[in-house]
Amino acid sequence: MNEPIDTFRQRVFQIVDAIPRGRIATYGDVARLAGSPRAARQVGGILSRLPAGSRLPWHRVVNRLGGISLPGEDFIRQKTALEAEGVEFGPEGKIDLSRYRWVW
DNA sequence: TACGTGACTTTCG
DNA sequence: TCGAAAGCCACGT
Repeated sequence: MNEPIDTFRQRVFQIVDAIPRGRIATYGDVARLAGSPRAARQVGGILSRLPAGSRLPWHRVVNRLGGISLPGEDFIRQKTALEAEGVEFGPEGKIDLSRYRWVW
């Protein structure tokens, strides 16, 4: 009955959900783990369409510079959530990837 | 049903 | 070293 739908989106959900607390991953990492190294843009698009209450740690996904691509309030929200997990931001609002990156 | 858009990354010139 | 374009998949109109 519950056939595991191996769509790209389902894999993204599983991967993001597997990111440990206090760690981060880049869009490219998630895309690559999902099976499409070039689909980083879609990862962002999928996360932007996340249903409210999905309980997915989307805030642990950042761009390859360790920065947040979100504008305005969502930027604050993501940054606050990460800081609450012990992730420190640099002077330019970027995360030290070599320190917090979940996968290499 | 088809086309356009989008939280990005990588490669080529 | 810098700039531009392609690739990827799902969703909205």
